[in-house]
Amino acid sequence: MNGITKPLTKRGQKTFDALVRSATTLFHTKGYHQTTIAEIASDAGVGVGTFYIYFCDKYSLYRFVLLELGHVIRTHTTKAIQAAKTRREAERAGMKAFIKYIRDYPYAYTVIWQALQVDKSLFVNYYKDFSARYVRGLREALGEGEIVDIDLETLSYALMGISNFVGLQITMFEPHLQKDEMIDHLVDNLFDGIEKGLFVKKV
Amino acid sequence: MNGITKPLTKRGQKTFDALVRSATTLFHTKGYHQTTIAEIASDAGVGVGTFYIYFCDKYSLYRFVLLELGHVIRTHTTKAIQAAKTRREAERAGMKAFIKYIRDYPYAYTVIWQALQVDKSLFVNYYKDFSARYVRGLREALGEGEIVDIDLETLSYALMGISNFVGLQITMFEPHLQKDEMIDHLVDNLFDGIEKGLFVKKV
DNA sequence: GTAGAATGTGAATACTTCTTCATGTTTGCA
DNA sequence: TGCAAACATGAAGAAGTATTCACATTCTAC
Repeated sequence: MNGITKPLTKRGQKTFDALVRSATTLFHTKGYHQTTIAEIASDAGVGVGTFYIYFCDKYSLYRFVLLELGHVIRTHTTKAIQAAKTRREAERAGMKAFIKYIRDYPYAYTVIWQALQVDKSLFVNYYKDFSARYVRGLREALGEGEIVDIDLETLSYALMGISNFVGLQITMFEPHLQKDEMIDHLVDNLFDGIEKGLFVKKV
Repeated sequence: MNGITKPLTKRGQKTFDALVRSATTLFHTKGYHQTTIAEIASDAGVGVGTFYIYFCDKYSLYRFVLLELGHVIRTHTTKAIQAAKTRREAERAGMKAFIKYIRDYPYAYTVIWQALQVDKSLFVNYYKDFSARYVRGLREALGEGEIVDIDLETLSYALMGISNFVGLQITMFEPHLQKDEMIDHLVDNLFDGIEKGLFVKKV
């Protein structure tokens, strides 16, 4: 199924994992289309023929990498907001966790946004799924009277947008901001501003 | 220089423009790496050799398309906030203008984010430049006492993130939201929430 | 109108990549 | 231990792409 044949032995699993790991790195450094199957195989230390034992083509492997990455990011951030007592705390904790994750695994952006070039529907599904889960959390908060009453779907995209672009700033544009304490400080500073209403009331 | 030889006659300019237009469309629909030079030339109605009269390779053409697009978007949004009397109004107007622009020219996302695959430094420069200009406007607003005192660089990325992801929602994920009035409504609704502080104060 | 510059052509060459498959090796298990 | 299934190989054929270049056409200035 899916163009993927899962390995049945430990030896096969090791090879499979090596192919996935090599592909992720190469998709990040060289990009999907510039990465050849021969390179992925070579980097993983196997012959090209071995690639075709597990994946029917490069697309299937990319799809696997993307879906797995989405799952890992969701798990990571969900765990990070577990302890939060209010939505206010949860948003801060989630954003900090997300930014720290992509700092540690910088291939996240390139791999995910490459979906736009590989297969637009993959990209659309990735974010629609993220948004849908986000909205569920926001709806609960709304039910508890914790957030103002606005369109939650748009709010979910707005918050994802902040995370992604501030994450871009910290991990890709201004790498000197990558320390844990700096990330915490920038996110807190930003949320302090947002929670004050951002704009100063003028008479 | 830049790998580009500008045409010297009107006839040449027409051919040059046709190549740029065809490339933009093809980069959007098929992606940079899947688009061949033969396709660009054919779509523009010229021979492959003609391509090499103006561009030394596909990269130079992409670079030209990206820089031009950035310029057009900046001009478009700058013009849209001209009439705003407060920063609050300017942010709303700018976001509405940006989203309507990418709705009308949906190749913007795919072309810009492709920079990540084509040449990361192009991507970095694109957004750093956007941010730097944004910060200038925000600094003025801060001087006028119009916004709360937080890190302006991070704020600029946060606001760009909101524009980009809400733009994604409206133009790519939920196309039924593309009407002018709907865009205005969603942006106003979101800003109403942000200006209230987003989170309801709990006792 | 004419010279010379600018523009336009596409077949041919050189290069790269995908995918298959005949054959060999390793693993799991009765 | 033996054997069937799983796993591994990489050369070779098929398919596709970038770039060149000798030659043709069009434009512009005088």
